[in-house]
Amino acid sequence: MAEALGTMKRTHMCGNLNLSNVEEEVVIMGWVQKRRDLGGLIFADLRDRAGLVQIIFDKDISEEAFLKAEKIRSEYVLGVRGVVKQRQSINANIPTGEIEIFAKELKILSEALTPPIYIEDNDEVSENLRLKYRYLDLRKPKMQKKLMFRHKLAKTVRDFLDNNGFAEIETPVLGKPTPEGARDYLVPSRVNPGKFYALPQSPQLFKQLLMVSGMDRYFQIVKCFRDEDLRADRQPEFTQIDIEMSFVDIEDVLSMNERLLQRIFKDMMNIDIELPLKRMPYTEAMERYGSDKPDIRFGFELKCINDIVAECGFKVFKDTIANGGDVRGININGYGDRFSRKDITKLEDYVKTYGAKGLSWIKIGSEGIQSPIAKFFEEAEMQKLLERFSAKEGDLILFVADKPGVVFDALGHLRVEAAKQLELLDKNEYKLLWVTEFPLFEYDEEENRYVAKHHPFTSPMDEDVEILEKDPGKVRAKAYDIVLNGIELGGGSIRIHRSELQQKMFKALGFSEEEAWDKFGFLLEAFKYGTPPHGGIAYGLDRLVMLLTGSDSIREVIAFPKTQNASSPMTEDPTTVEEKQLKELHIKVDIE
RNA sequence: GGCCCGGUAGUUCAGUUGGUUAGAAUGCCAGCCUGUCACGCUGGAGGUCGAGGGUUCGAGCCCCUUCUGGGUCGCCA
Repeated sequence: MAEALGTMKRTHMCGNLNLSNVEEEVVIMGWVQKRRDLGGLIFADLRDRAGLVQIIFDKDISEEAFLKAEKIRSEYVLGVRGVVKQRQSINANIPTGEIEIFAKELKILSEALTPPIYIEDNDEVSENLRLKYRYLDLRKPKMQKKLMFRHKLAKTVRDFLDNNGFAEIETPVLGKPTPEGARDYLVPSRVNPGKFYALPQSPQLFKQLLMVSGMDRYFQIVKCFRDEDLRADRQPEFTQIDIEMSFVDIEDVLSMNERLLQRIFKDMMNIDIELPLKRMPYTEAMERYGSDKPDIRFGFELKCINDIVAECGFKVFKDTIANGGDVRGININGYGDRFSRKDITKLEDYVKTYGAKGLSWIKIGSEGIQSPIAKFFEEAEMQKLLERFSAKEGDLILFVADKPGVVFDALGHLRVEAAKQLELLDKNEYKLLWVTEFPLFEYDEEENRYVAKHHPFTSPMDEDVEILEKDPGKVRAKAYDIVLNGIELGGGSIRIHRSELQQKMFKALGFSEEEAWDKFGFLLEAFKYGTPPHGGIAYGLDRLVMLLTGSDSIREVIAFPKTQNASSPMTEDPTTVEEKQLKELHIKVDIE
């Protein structure tokens, strides 16, 4: 039977005890990690958030405690009063290994069923079980460390922003459905039958309204929601560090934010980041890395060879270029002998997942060129190709020919895949990069019109405003992403604060005045009453914590994450609801 | 919505060409044990082989359907 706490008061955390506490009488509380019953002597490891400590139960010290100790099992919750003693035999594997507690009094505060998962860091239990018993999973030291890390990171961010004049302000969770972008989670309103709120995909519009309000510098560590398919780094509810500033242009936002990043890396990782961070325009990122979030920890950069192969004898290349496509390649320089023909076939399958039709290659071995396509090239062409890639013995050049988007996508992912296979990616190396000058629009083939790449309030670059109507595809935005090791940590932009420009923007997007007003009326109305130039950024907190803790998935750094079908094995949400509740909301469920 | 991989004691896994009573480790239970720390020794219990259907004399294994977990493409302004 579990006992009451009574007058027992905890004096120390288990994991904090050390030689300086020797001969002190202490009271500790925690969970039983392990009991070792030697018959006349019982050892138990007691665990709390701070760590483990060994307790020893000896009949000669307290027979009562000893008899109770015979009953304890894994994960029982104990209160122990005892004396700290230096150990006879030191356990070098745990921080408290030089001491132990001789128990004078034992209270079994709670009994426990045998846990369905091991409460150990190096467990290999299925993730589904871990999520079903998440409260047990979170007892693992590594999980507790991650949650503590997350807490400290959030605190670091709050402290930094507070010191720089930012105020944390809450924005509504129940809001207006957004017409563009990700799918919304909808919430029915009982008092407004047939009407719905949406959970925010981000507090974007509200933070802009706060700038109109004159709050000057805002931030919020805030939950956001998107009803899209999940991934290792995507959850339906996730946390953003949302920031907005008034009277700023690009440079002001970037420099403030890189100081924030510098602080985070210093405080959390003890890593000194040199400022300013590297910056790269979007087009350069695409040309060199085939990605708007390049991993710059390694090379294998893309090179275009359209000029060399436009008239070559290899029909695939020639025709692709004739039809407006590109031929580009990457040189896996120095690692050619690490890829067999079979490995290259696997790489070909890999690029096919990104829409590429095939993968051509040239290997430079000790006996010269080895390549299924070499026969189609004249010697001069081959020479130029090798020069373009600075090819030397031991290299492997991989080519993709296709529509430009497909080529970038396929090669951009391929260079990362190759680096992964070659184990060139060092988790402890952190390469931050600003990608800037994103295109303002992107052409939507399905809707047959331009859509905002970022959002419709993103400002064009000053020098591109004049081509907004003539050549929207060429307009660059005052938009920027912060990229860490090939992962987008955050992104933002300078917003449009002049209504004439905003009108032009809507026109370019194909919105009529009425449509724009219907969708964003409250914001447009607000902008009429005095709007400061403003801009900001939003970071994915979960991704940042994932990267800095070396976790493989965002789920590892969220206390209670969802599984791939957006459900929880523990609470079993989402669920159906009672008919009565639906009726109240005037909702009929229509499932085939 | 598509593709790929997985689901067998509480847990992690093995299971040959379709063939006897489905195994191992660990955990759990009981007994013994005063310096263990992956304690040790002895013994024991523990299985709807994810579910349903089919093929077969016979299915953990083959086929179909379905549920479920993971990865990924689409999607994610």
